[in-house]
Amino acid sequence: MTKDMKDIVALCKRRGFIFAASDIYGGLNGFWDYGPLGTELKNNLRDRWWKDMVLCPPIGPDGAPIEIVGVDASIIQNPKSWEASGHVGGFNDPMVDCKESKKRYRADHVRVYLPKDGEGQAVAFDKDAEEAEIEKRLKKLTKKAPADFEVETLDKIDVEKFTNIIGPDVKTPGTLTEPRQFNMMFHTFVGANAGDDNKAYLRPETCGPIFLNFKNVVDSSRVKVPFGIAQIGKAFRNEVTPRNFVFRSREFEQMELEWFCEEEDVPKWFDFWVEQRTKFWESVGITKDALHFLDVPKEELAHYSSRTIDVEYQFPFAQKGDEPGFDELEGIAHRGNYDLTKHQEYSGQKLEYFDQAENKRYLPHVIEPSTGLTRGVLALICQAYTVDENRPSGVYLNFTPEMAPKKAAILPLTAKEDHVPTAQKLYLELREEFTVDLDIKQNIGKRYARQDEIGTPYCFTIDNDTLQDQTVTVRERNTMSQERIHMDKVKDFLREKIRG
RNA sequence: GCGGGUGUAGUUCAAUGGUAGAACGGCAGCCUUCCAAGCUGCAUACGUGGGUUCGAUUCCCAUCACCCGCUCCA
Repeated sequence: MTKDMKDIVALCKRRGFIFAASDIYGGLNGFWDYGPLGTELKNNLRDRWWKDMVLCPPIGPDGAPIEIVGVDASIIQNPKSWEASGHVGGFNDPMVDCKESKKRYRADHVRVYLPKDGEGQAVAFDKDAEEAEIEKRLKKLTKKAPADFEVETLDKIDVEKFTNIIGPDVKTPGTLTEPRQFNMMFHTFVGANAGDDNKAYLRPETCGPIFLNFKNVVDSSRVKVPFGIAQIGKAFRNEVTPRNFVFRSREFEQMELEWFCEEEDVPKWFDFWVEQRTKFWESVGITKDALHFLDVPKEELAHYSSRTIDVEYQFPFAQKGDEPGFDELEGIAHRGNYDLTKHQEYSGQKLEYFDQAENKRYLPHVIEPSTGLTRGVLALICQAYTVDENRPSGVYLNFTPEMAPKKAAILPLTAKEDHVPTAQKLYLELREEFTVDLDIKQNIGKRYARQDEIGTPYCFTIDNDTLQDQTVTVRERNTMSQERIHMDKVKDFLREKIRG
C-alpha cells in the first residue's frame, strides 16, 4: 500500500501535528505551524540530536571520546558576516524570464549580439552556446556574420532595448522580461527607521553564526582540535517555490554540527560522520531501505566544498510513477576552511587555531553534518504512516516509543464505577516522567483507534480486575496484542521500551 | 516566477442562479468489562475580495492557498 501525501497532510491537520501558518487567513505560502503533537514530536527529535551530539557524542574512530559543545546564536547578525560568507553577493543575480520559452536565465550569463550598424535585431545566447552554433543561428535569423556584431551581457543593456532582442531559445524578439533580483535571504531593519544603513538579514543557515563564534568558543571552552560546535535553530530562505508540505519551507529549523579538524584528517572524519549520521537516522526509526546516499557529483558541489554526501530519504512526494524517489534529508559536507578564511579576511580578526603541542597555527578544516529538523519530522511522519485495513482506524503511526509524541494512554475501561479514579492516579504518576494521555470518554475501541492514529505505542487499560489485583492491560499498538502487568511495573515497562 | 489543475463542516464527498446535505470524525448524554459497536442530541463549511444579477456557493475577474510539471534549491 503506497503512502499518499494527501492522506498524510490530512492526518497531520486532523490530529494536530502540523497546520498551515495563519490558517484562518488562508495560510501563507511556505510557512507552517506545529500543533500539540507535532511540537512534541519535533522536540523529541531535537532533544535526541542534541543528546547524541553535545551531551553524549559518539566514540571517535580512535576509540576515544570526542568533544562537541553547543551554541545558540542570534538569528540576526552583523550583515557583513553574510557578505563574507558570499550570501549577499552570490544570490543577488538578476534573472530574466522568457515569456515564450518559459525559461529563466541569469542576466549576466546571457550574451547579446548587438548589430554594429544599429540596423535589425539583436540576438541573445545562453552562456554555453558554442561558436559554430552562434554563427549558424545569427546567419539564419539576421543573415549576418558574428563580425557584424558587438557582444554585451544582458545585465548591461537598457530594458527599453529588450523589445529588439531575440531570446536564446526563441525566434521572435521581445520575449524577455526585465531583470529581477532573486535573493534567498529575508531582510529586515534593525531599529525603528527603515533604511539602507540599518539593513540586516535573517540567517539563511545556522552554520554562519557558528563560525562567527569559533574564536569565542576556543577561547572560553578549553576545546582542542578536533572538536565540534553544534547548533539547533531557525533559518529563513525566500525559496522560489516552497513545495511538498514542510519539506521546502521558507522558515525552518536546522540542526548543524561544524566539526573542526586538521586538513590531513579530513577523510577519516568525513567517513566517521557519514557513518554516525546514518546510525542516528536508523535509531529514530528510519529504515535502511528508505535511505539513499548521494555522493554529490563534482560539478554540482557548492564552490567551497570538495566533497558532499547527501543522505536522502524516500519521501512519498519524490516518487516518480512506480519508481521510488529520494530527497535530501541531511548533507554532510567538507567545507574546507572556506568560512574561517573568509571571516578572517572580512572581519580583520585572526581566527587561526594555535596548536600548542605542535607549535603551529592554522585555520582548521570543517566537516559539516547539516540536517533539517523540520525535514526530519516530516521523514518520521512519512516513515511511521502505516496503512492497515484490518484495524478500525485504517491507519496507524509506527513511531518508535522514544519519538512518539505520547508514550502511552491511560484508559479506564468504562467511564463509570471505580475505573476513573484509579486511571487518574496512574496518569498523575506517569506524567511526572512520561508524556502520557488520559482518555475517558467513549468506548474502548474508539479510544484505541485514536491512539493508533497519533502513534501512541502503549495503552494501559484499567478494568474490574485492576481493582482486585492491581494489574492493568497493556495494549501494544503495532500488534494490537494485550498482556496484563502489575501497576507498579508500568513505569519500568515504559522506561525499558523507550530506551530501546 | 511560468503553465495546468483544485478550492463546499475537522476529514472525505454531494447538490444548487433563490444562501447547502451526507458519511466518518468531534462534543454531550444513555448504554457498554477490551478494538471507531448501538441509541439520542449538539456544534461546525461554500478560501478571500470585487463584478454581473432582483438575488451568486453556483457565472465572470482578481487574489490567496494547495496539488502536478518547469524553474530554483546558495
